[in-house]
Amino acid sequence: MPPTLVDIAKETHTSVSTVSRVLAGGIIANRISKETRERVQIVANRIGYRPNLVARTLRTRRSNTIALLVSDIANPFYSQIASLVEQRLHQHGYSLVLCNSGESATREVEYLQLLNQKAIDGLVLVPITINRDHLLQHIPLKLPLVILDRPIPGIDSTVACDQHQSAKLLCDTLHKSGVRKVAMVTGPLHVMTHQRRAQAFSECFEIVGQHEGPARQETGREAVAKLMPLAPDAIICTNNALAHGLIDALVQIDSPPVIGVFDEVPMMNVISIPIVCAVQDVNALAEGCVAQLLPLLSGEEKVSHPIIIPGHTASNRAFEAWQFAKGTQASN
Amino acid sequence: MPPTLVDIAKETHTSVSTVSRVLAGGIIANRISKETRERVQIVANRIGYRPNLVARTLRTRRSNTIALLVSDIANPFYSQIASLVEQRLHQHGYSLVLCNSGESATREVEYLQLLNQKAIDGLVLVPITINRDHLLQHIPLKLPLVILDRPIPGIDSTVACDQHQSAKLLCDTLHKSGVRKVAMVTGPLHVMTHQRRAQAFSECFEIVGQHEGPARQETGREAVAKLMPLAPDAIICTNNALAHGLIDALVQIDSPPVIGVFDEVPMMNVISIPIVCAVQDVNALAEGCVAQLLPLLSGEEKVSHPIIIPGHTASNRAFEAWQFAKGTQASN
DNA sequence: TTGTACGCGTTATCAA
DNA sequence: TTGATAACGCGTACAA
Repeated sequence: MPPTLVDIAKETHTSVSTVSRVLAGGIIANRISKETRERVQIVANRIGYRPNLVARTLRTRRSNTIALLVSDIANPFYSQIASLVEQRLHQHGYSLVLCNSGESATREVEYLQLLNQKAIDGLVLVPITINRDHLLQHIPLKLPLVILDRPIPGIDSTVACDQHQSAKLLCDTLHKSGVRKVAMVTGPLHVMTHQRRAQAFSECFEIVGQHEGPARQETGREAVAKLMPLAPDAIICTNNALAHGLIDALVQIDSPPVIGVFDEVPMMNVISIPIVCAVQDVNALAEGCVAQLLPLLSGEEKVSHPIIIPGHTASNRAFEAWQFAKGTQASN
Repeated sequence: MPPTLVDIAKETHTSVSTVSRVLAGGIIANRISKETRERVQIVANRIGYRPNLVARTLRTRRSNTIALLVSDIANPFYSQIASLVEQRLHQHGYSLVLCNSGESATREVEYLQLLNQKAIDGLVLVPITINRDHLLQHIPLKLPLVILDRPIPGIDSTVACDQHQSAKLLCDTLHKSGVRKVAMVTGPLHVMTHQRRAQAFSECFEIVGQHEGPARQETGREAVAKLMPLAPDAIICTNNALAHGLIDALVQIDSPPVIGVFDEVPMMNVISIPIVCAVQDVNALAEGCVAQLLPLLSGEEKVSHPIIIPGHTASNRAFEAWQFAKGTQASN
């Protein structure tokens, strides 16, 4: 059994409260005589005392733990954010419990309820629900909450990318390069980000074909058979996993279309297919999360405004080559 | 304030012990008269009672929480495992706390100590330490522990890939293709996996050049300037992040060498550089973890044997094309 | 400056 | 079949 306050109290011939106060440190510890303070400290160090955080949590209702509830931690977009958020929170003495909803509303609710029961101090949430009231129904009203990536009307503590701006930027780049006939691969359209992105695409282009499915690589692969016969100039994907599958399957095709995609495509410069990405600044998103969260945890009631991070585009060498080829072709 | 056992006891004119027994369910609940049992159940449901898991943990010393302590959660290799492990554990009623050591021994120890204090039930660990005793010094001896990816002598509950076999396989493939002059990019050699892989490589090839650094993309990028002047037939990397950076930078080079790499390279089929991977079965690793962990959590003292998962190689189209070109060249 | 005593919500022991 | 009561380890109001 690990040592407790009682053990130290006995050893130092003091009471648990004295020991507790000494180990609390700071202003409260200074109210204890220097002599006993040192005596307690020494014994505590000697026997290697570590406070039982469960007991402390039960008493104080603070667990120094934050939950991160995302839709898919295997997605590099979220795992990068998880990594960054974890690092920053750790610096501030918080632990991180990882929750995967997998786009399932049931599991989302399961996890939200667990948060109460575990006295979790705060939540960074990539919501499935788009309904504020339904969400608040399952969590304590005062719970420090940061919505990530998928804004919910009526919740201000939000960090997300500017979907519309990014999508427009992406379309602009494509349009300027002469792209007209566009097909689209989307994740589930009941998910906000996919819906927004798809909509923005539709406003810019006449969509000649569309494929919807779970935001996984498989869906992207399926899309090839369905969309390529339409001979589109470009195929646009609403996230990286879809693009991953799509690109992977396109190797079979002779002259592949241009790929437009949300999120980064790793090593795209060495990929032979023309790609344009709408890049989201993962670092800014993660920093935004903790920037929103920490004040809430400190109990500052300050009304926070949504942090909306603009995206930018990036294209690969194959895209530039393709553009150049187009240009020379046109001038012929 | 959420409702407690006391609330239900008052409402049903029973005692907390009775309520506790009813809600415990199973064999223990059957010892309560069917009448009061139902009365309690109904009230509990009506007021939406949820047990306070912190109090329960303080009393029972079980938190139904597992810690996953990895070196870099942003690495797809680990985030995939994290995702799979989380899903399986969730099915069994466990939560997952995510810990990132970032290859820092200090943080590793910090986290290990935290585990005691939080009454964590079990640990899946990608260790920095290679010393069993040093490790066991910081965690309770009876803690269910599964070592992942980096075996430690003397610890049997281990899940890892067969580094040596995989490395040999990789080298074989390269050697058969005519590769002789090999350069190497490695992660920190004090990390077991990198060391093992590097050593296996050295046994198969005469290494003409070597670059060591943190297992990040940057290191791979740096390596290009240093190793390319040696004109190697192939450059081998000890993990995916290194290869990522390396490949990314190699686009600048005219006729790039073959890349040999541990871990999968996403979309390698559409990459124009010849690549051979030693692929590790992430799914098997994750399943292995829970398969080792669950019995330990149930208190079964059964001595478990290490699970060593064989790797296999995969190469991309560019590699096959390169092989073919070599062949025709030779026959000329 | 220090100690006593209570409560956080639950499970477990003992008695009835 | 039930209930009163004691822990679990900590923080804190109140007293001294």
